[in-house]
Order: sequence, then C-alpha cells, then structure tokens
Amino acid sequence: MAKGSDQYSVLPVAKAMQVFAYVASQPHAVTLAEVALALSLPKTTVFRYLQTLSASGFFAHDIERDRYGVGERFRALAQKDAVHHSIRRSAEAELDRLVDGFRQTVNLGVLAEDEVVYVDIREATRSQRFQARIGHRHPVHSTSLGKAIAAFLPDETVERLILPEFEQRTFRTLTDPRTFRRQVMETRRRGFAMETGENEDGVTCIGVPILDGHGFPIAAMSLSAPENRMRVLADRVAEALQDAARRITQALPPVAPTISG
Amino acid sequence: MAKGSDQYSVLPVAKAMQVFAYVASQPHAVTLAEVALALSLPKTTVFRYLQTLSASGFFAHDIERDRYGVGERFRALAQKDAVHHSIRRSAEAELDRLVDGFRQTVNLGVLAEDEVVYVDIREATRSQRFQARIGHRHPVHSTSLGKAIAAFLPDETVERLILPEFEQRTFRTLTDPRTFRRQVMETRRRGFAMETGENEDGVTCIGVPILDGHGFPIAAMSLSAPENRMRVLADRVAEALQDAARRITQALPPVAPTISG
DNA sequence: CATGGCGTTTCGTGGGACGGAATAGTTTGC
DNA sequence: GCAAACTATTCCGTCCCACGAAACGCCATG
Repeated sequence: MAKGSDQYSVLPVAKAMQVFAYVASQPHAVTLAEVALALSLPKTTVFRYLQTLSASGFFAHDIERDRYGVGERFRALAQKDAVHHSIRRSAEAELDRLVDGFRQTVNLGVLAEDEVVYVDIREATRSQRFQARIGHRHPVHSTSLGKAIAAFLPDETVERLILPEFEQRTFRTLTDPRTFRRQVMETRRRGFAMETGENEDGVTCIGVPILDGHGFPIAAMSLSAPENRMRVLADRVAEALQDAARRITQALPPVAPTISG
Repeated sequence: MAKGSDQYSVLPVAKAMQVFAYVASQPHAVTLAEVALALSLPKTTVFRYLQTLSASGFFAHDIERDRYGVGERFRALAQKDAVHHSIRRSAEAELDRLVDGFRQTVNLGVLAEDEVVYVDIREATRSQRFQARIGHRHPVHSTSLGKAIAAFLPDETVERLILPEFEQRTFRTLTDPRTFRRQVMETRRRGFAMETGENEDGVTCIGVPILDGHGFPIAAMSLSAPENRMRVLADRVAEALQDAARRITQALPPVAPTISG
C-alpha cells in the first residue's frame, strides 16, 4: 500500500483512488461509515470523495439505502478498455514476428469516430520521418488499415463512412466514392487491402482486418514499405499478414460481448 | 460533461477522473501533451494526476515510450466488479419473486476471505431486529448460505474453510468439524442447505448455491423464517429456491472468465 | 546548428481541501 | 415510548498544498 507520496502525487487524488479501490472491490454497495472505517479516513473527507465520484458518474449513489456502488460510467470504460487491451495484447507477438520477418514498419489500428487510429506501431528502422505515430488518426479511404476494416463492415456502416469530400492527402489519393466502393468489394473478395502512395508519398501498404469470433472487424494490421521494396514483397506480405490475423483472432478471448455498438 | 461542482465536489478529484476517463476510453496509450490538449487542462496539472494515478497502480507508465495506459490494478478491480455486478443483477428478479411469494426475508451472499458476505437482502417485514445487513459477514459454518456454497466447492477448498475453532454463535451452533463435513456431504447430495437457529436464535434458513456455467458456486441465496413458520414452508421453499437458482445461472452472462482464482 | 515540441522541475501565491464539531435525521434497544 | 446510538450532512476557521506560469533540459527535426 504505497502512500503515493512520490514527489508529484496529489493527495486528494491518491486518497480518492483508495476510496475508489475499496468500493469497487467490495461485493456489495457500501456506506459512508464503512468506507471511512475501513480506510481510516475522516468521514467528512470520504463523504466528499463519494459525492465527487458520484457526481462524475463513476459511482452510483443509491439514495434509498444510502449506499454507494460502482456506476455505469465506470463499467462502460472498463468494458471499452478490456476490448482495446485484448486486441493489443493478442496482436503483440504477431506484430513482432512480422517486423522481424520483413524488416519493415508494421501498424495496428482500430476505427474510432469514423477514422483510423494507430494503436501500436513497430518500426524497423530509425528513419521514422514519414511514419504515423501511436494515437494519430488517418482517413479510412487513404489507408490500407481503413480499407481492410471497411471491407468487412456491414454495408450500411460502410456507406456512413463515405464522406461527401474525401480528403486528398497525396496526388494519388482516391477521392471518388465509387472507386472506394469498388476497392472495398475487391478487398472483401481477396482478403487484404492495398494502398500505394495514397496516404503518404512513396509509401505502400498492405492491410488485413482482424476479426473477432463473430467475423466483425475489430481492428486491422498493416505493413508499410517503400514502393520499390513492396513490389518484391507484396505476395509474401499479404500471405503473412493474413496468417497473423487468423492467429490473432484465435488468441482473442472467446466472446468479447461488445455490449455497446 | 457536468463540471462536478455539486457543492461538495473536490476539484482535484473531479479533474483527475476526467483524466482517468479520457485515458481509459482511448484505444491507445496516451502522452501527457495529448491529454492536456484534449481536456484543456494545464500540462503541469495533468502531469501530476498521471503521476498520482501511476503511483497508485491504476495507470501503467510506459517509461520507454513515455506513454500512459490503463494499469492492471484497474483491470483487476473492473473484473471483480463485473463478476459481483452480474451476480446481483441476475439475482434481482428472483429475490423479488421469492420475497413476494413467501413473505419472508431473502438473502444473497458470496464468499469473501472465507466468510459469508451479505450482498443483497429483501426484508418482508419491518421487524428487522435479528436480520443481517448488507455488507455484514457471518461464518460459513453457521449459515445456510455458507453451507450451500461450501457444499459445491472443491474438497481442498472446503478443508481450508474448516477452522480449528468454529465460533459458537448460539447454543445450537455446530462447532464440530466432523459434523460440518457430514452436513456438506448431505447438502451436496440433496442440493440445498439447512440451518436451524445455529446463527441466530429462533431463525431458520434454507440456502441454495448459485452456480456459474462451470458449476462453480459463485454465490448463494437463502430464505430465513421463524422456526415454526419454516416447519410448514420448508419443502416448498427448498423447491422454489432451487428453481430460482437455476434460472439465475441461466441469466448469468455466458462464461464469466474468473481470471484470478 | 537552430528550432520546436515534449516532459520535468521550480516557485510563489491564494484558494480550497481539510477535519473537528455541531446538526439533523433514523434506527436500536431498554 | 423515550433515550441512546448510530447515521449522513452541514458549517466553519485554519493552514496547507494544489495550482499553473515560467524556466529548464532533452531529443528529435529540418
């Protein structure tokens, strides 16, 4: 039970987290007095933390019984994190294997707010000048990650992703919705997506979806290489990516419920 | 996004929870600058919160990449809460049904640190003088809840529950380990546990285990009544409890992984 | 070599977190 | 049925420490 006195720790926050941990770990909804006693904190202080945590939706205050429990906001966050975490965790080993095998940059991405978010990136070289960074967002239509995911989404969802104005990121970016639809069909058929300098000049990508147990594309994985390099590697890369994606699907925890759409 | 300025809110805590929510909702590990920008908070402040949350184990600080993500402590809590929550939630309707049907107090309990913890209680009458309260703990050997759970636990675990000195709560409490073992066998055979004034004078209980998909007793449910009342009801109560428990098992989310033993 | 972006550290200030004590409201127990 | 004991809530004065601007140092970038 570290006191959290690490130079920069904010005491109210550290103590509130103690309260948080206690409440979340109990099998039952708790009372103010119980928490104060268990943590040896003044009840006024605990009272304020409970109020604060309830006000922000992390706790639920059952007025009737005057008891505090974990709230839906917390559960929603936990659920979201669990999904993301299991994706990253299951993909780890395969990303390493790919970067070792091809000596090229490998990306893991998910769809969020209709954009591709880079979630993990393994660089082969130090010259990362043109690479994306973790957390960066790129359009769906200009990336192999985006195309790979879109291809395995229900048609309605794909239509929603089609913006009136697709951003022209390079002179090669395909901005015509009809072209996009055709590529989606093509990707769905052959199982992997391609992108040649449409997102970043001189860089080519091959991407594959990562499907959950229900066949839903919860993420995608891509390998990017300079155009001339990729010309040689393409076939082997496509093969390797698809194999890796299959193994990741296997490694995923059984039936991630994905409660909220 | 309520500011959480509800009279008693502690600002540092409220803001730290904003940080918490942001980090947990992102699919990727985040940087200090990203959080500060996203939440429009001064980076010094965010820095301190991230430090505090990392120090307390809720966040994991990846020093290598200087990124913050959700930590294992948080996941463990979330997991624990999810299990407890799903038990309570699945049992709710059945508890109500039982209390309505028999007009007697109904209890829901789980095992924690080798004791029975009351997790939900529905009182039929106002005279709650002798009843347990939510969060209270009673011994395994003197309650029908405890016996019901013990009966469906692996033998090794049952042995661990047997203390050198079983507490004598009433003059009827059975304190002999051999008697306890015999009752456990008996309970396992017939599917429900009985307890007559062994925990509280004049009160008799019948308890049944609530099993998860693997047949593991994750909780138990009991109905308590005055001895003379129970004499009449016993058969019907045992029947009803077992039916209810079966339905709760059905209502439980598919395969609660129960990651940690 | 210069520039910008980042995380870390410092520091002085003032607001607000703190907790004891008083209040109010409810249950317990005789 | 009244007193005692418990609870959650409110009040208030003190003093601490959370705050955030600014400075610093460290890579990367170009």
